[in-house]
Amino acid sequence: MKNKEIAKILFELSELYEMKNVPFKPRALERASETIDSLTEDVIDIYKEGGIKALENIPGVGRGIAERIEEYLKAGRIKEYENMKKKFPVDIAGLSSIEGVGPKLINLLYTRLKIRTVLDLEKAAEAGKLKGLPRMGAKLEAKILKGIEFKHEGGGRFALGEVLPMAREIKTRLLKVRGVETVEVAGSIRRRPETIGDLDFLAISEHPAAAAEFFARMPEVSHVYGHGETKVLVRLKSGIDADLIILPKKSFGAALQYFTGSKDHNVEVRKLAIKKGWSLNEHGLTRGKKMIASETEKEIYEKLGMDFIEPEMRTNRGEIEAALAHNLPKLIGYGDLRGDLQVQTSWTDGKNSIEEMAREAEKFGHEYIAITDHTKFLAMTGGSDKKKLLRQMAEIDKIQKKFRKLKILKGAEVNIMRDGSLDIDDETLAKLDVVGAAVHSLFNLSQEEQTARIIKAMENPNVDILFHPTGRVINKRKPYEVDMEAIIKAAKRTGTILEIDGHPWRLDLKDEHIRMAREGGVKMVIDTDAHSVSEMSYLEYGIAQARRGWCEKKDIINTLPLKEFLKALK
DNA sequence: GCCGTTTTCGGCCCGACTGTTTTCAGTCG
Repeated sequence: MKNKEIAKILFELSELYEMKNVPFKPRALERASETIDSLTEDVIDIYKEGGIKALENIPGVGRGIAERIEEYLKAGRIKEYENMKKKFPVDIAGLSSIEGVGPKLINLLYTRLKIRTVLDLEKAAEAGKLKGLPRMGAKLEAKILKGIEFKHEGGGRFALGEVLPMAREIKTRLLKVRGVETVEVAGSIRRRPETIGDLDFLAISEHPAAAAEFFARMPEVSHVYGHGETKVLVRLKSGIDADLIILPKKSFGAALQYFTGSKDHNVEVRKLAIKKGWSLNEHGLTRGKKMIASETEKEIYEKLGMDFIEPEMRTNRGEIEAALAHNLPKLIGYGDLRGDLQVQTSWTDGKNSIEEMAREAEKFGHEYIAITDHTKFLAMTGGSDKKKLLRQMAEIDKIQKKFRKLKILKGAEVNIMRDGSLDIDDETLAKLDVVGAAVHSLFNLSQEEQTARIIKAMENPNVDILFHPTGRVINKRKPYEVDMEAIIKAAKRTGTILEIDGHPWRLDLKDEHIRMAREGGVKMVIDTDAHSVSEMSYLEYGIAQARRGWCEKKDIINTLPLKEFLKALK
C-alpha cells in the first residue's frame, strides 16, 4: 500500500509551496494528502483499474496531482519533489509535527541555522540559538522545546489505532503458516490501552521453526534482534518492536495471562497464588511439581477463586477485589452499539457525503447515525451557520427517503464560545435531533474559567452531548484545564450526556473519567468522530475505552433502540 | 491545484490567539 507514502510526499510538497507563499496550491495539496491518507482503497488498485482517470475521481485530486501519483507509481519517485528536496533537504513532516512549528519557521530554521531534523532543532533550542532569529524570543524557544519534549514523551509509543490493524494483519498471515494452530496478539495491546509500546504475538504450533522463520522474514521487518527456535524478536519498519513466542498448547493460557499483564495486575494475581502456597508463572499455576491450571486463562483465575477478568480491566485498580467478590461489572460488548453519534460529512471537513456515511453505517448494522457537522465558528471547515444547517436538514429529509431501516438523525457539533454561549441560536438548535457541544478554542483558560464555560453550555436545554470533554490529542496536545468532577456533577444535574470519542487520537473521555462518570450516575455515548467512511470503524476503540472504564451496556445510551435513545436525550 | 445548483474561469483562505512587535507574521482549528 503506497497511500501513506504518497500522502506524506503531497503533504511535504504542500509545506514547500507554503514556504514560498504560493497561494492556494498548498491547500489543494494538503487536502489531497489528507484524502489519500484516509482512503480505504489502495491507490495502486485504483490506478490499475481505471488509470489516471480513476485517480482524478478521488476528491481533491485533479489532473496535476493525478499525474504526480502516476509518476510515483511508475517511477517510484516524483521529480518535482526530489528537486525541491535537493535544495531543501529537511525532515519537513517530522518538524511540522511539533506543535508551534510550521512551514515558515522550518524555512527560517534551515536557511539561517541549517536545521534539518527534530534533533537539530532540539540542540539549537537548548543552546539558545533560536532567540536570535527574527520574530523569535525566549518564549517561542521555550514553546518549541516543550513541543519536542511532548513529542518525545510519547516515547516511541504508538496509538492503538495505528497498531491494531497491522497486528491483526500479521496474525492472519501467521495463522496460514504450516503447523500454526492458534495465534493471539498478547502484550499490552490485548488490554487496548491508548498507546502501545511493542507487540507480543503468542502462537501454538507443531512446527515452531516454520513459524519463527516466517516471522523473521516478513516484509515489514527491518531488523532481527534475535531468532531462536521458539522466540523471535524483530523491529518493524514502522518503528515498533515485535516478538513472537511459540508455545505448547498446554501452557497457552498461562502464557497469555502472563504476557497480557499489566505488570501490576500480575503481581497481585501472583500474590494470591503464593498465599495458597502455589506458584504462577508463564508456564502455569503449580503446587510443587503438580500443574493445577495452565491451558486457559479462565481456569487459572477460577482456581485462584476469581471470576474471569476481561483484559481491558487488568490494571490493578480494583478488578482483583471485584473478581474475588464475584461482582465484576458485565462489560459492554463489542457488538452492543446501535448507532454512531458524531460524524462529519463533506458539508464541512468530512471527506464523504451524508449518503455515503449513512451507507457505511448501514454496513455496520447501525439503526441510526447522527450527522454532526461543524458550525460557523470553525470557519476553516466551512462550519454551518443557521441557513446552511436548515438546508442540511432539508437534504437529510431527502436522503432519508432512500433508507428504509437506518434513521439519519439531524445534528451538529456546535462551538462553545468563551462565555459558554453557542455559535448557533437556540431556535435552530431546537430543530435538531442531536446537539453536541464542544470546545475548539481558548485551550489555555484557567481551570475555573474553562470549567464554568463548559458547564454554562451544558445548561443549555438544547445541548444533548458534551463532545470530547477534555480536548486532548494523544501525543500531541494536553487536555485543557477542566474540573472533571464538576463537569460530571453538572452532567448529572442537567441531564447532559458525556461523549466517549472513539477517534484513536482523541479517546476522550479517558478511562478514569469514564469510571468517575459511571459512578456518578452519568450516562455516556460512544461514537467515532469519523471524518470519512474508513473512520467509522473507530467505534471499536471507543468501546474498548468504555470497557477500560468499567462500563456496562446500561451506561451507554447508544446501546438503546432509536426511540428509547431519543428519550434519553434532553 | 481544484472545482462547478454563481460551472471551464475565477474564486478559494476565515478568525482568533500568541508573541513579537508598535502593526503584524505565523500557527492552528
